[in-house]
Amino acid sequence: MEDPNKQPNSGQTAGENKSLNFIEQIIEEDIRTEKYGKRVHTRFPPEPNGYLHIGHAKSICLNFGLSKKYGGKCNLRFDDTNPTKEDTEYVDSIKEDVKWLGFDWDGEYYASDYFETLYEYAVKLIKKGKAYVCDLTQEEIAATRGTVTTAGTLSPFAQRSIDENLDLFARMRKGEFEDGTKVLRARIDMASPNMLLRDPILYRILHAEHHRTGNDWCIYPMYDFAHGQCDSIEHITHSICTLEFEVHRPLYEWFIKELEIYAPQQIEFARLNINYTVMSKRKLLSLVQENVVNSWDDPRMPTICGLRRRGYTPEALQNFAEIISVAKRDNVIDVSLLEHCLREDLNKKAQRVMAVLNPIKLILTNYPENGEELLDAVNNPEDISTGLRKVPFSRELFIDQDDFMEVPQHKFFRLSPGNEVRLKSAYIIRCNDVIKNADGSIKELHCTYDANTRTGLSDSNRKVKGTIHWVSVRHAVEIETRLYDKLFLPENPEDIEEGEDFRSNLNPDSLKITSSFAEPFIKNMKPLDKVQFERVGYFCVDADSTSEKPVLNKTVGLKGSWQKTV
RNA sequence: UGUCCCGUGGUGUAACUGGCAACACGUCUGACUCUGAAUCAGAAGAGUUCAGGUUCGACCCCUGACGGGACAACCA
Repeated sequence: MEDPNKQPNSGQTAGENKSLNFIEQIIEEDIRTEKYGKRVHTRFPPEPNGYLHIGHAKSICLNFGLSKKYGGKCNLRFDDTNPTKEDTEYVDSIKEDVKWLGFDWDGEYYASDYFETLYEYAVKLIKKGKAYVCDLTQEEIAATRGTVTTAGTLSPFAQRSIDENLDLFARMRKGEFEDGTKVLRARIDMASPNMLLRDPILYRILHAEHHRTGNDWCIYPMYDFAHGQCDSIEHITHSICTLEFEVHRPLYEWFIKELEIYAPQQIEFARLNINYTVMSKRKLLSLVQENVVNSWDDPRMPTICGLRRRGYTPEALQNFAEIISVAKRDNVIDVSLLEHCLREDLNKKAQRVMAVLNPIKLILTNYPENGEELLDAVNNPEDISTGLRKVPFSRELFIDQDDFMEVPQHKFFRLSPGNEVRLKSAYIIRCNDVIKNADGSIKELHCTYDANTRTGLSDSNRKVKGTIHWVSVRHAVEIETRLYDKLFLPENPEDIEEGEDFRSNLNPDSLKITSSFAEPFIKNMKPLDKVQFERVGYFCVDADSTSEKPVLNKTVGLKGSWQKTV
């Protein structure tokens, strides 16, 4: 019997037995107490100075997911307060990536939309005697800030009168001063144990063209003076951000309090880390700039565009975000979990195709010289509604080198001399002879097929140990296969010897471009289409693909306990 | 040696807010299979960083250690 006094479902979502993550718990508590009425309004606030990566995907899924779950809203806001680093190229790519991931934002905003308001906020602080114009140089400001264990010293300019500050700040805006000669600072506490509270800079002079406001401004707010207020202006309820902004929270709250404006609740979570890769924008940028990879959307990159080109699906990424959940402790997720989510999705969706990556020729000596037939093959056994396709079969075939062993090792149940194996969707064959080249390497395999064992025929359910894939030589389509491996060798790319950096951990074999043979069906595929090369792995048609020469990116291999060389 | 945050199987996340730890990935068995995939069945693996305290009882509360992380850009 249940204790009637026990709170039902506390810590549990109604209807599900999945427990709530710590953010959901806070939100549900806020809804219960009507802290913001019953509103939930989140936002995803990227700076348009680079491409989004899978860490951002976690944040996107979190913010948009929360608003969806609680029937709220989620804005897309670009924190574009530094015109020297930002560009519309990035806002476009960010919007594309968010949409592709499967989300629609309620409002599209820019911190630059609020420049005038932010300026007024600054004036308000000056009028309250809480901000002043400081003429110290960058070096002097750094030197007087103190250290983490010792207090800083007050700027000599902190004593300026309100009127003088008002005048100077207005003239900063007018463009009367050179870059770097003056800044507006908040007057807080030079002795605060929180360095960010030691009279932080609010505005700096930057005679730079902004991607949206052009040359309207020559002073720009610092991120810290913009971010929290933007959330306030948009009436965000829960400002979700990563852990490093935890120390900034007191500053944001100070601004909100002094400005007497709406107060959102900031909640920090641990950013995503995945082993064998790097996630910092700076490092990813260096990989692109130094041509370690070919572009931001190189399929080896953990960028959203890179993953897309690699063959990832939005569903796989969303599910991944769901499974890793969110917490405050530092974490390193095993790539195998990401790949699991990918395979799980692709297994249900991918068109099956046969392709041979390391060909070895096989001749069916008892098959008619010019004989040829079209066999039925299942498009996707996980989804029979996708039906069948025709695969051409003939006397000469390619099979994969891995599927043949002249001297089979224990438990090898593919092809070997004297043994039978099934050709997927075709016949059972037996290997009779191994023909060799002068150097001893295998030239071709001579086999015989059993005509009654064709898929669907009387003897077709005869049991044989193995089934292998194949491609008819005469009908084979030559394709380019780009085989990707992890970008870094050690689990932690930052794990380096003295004097080296993460680049020394790069995997020299992260990309292998090879030529392979596929069944003709591959010609029907368009860029971004996904296929599973049976028994090999999932592949995705690359944008470089042409009808003469299809190009396939290896997305991820199939799981397998036996050793594959692909 | 400052302030703040964090510490649960190999990895990640839970544990109804005090009743001796669950789920997922991974790993290993076995079944099935015209993909050594998928699917199905099962196993191993932590006694919750450590030491005290409160309590009948602590992963959960308190204290202290230890360990990890964040913070001193006119970056975000």
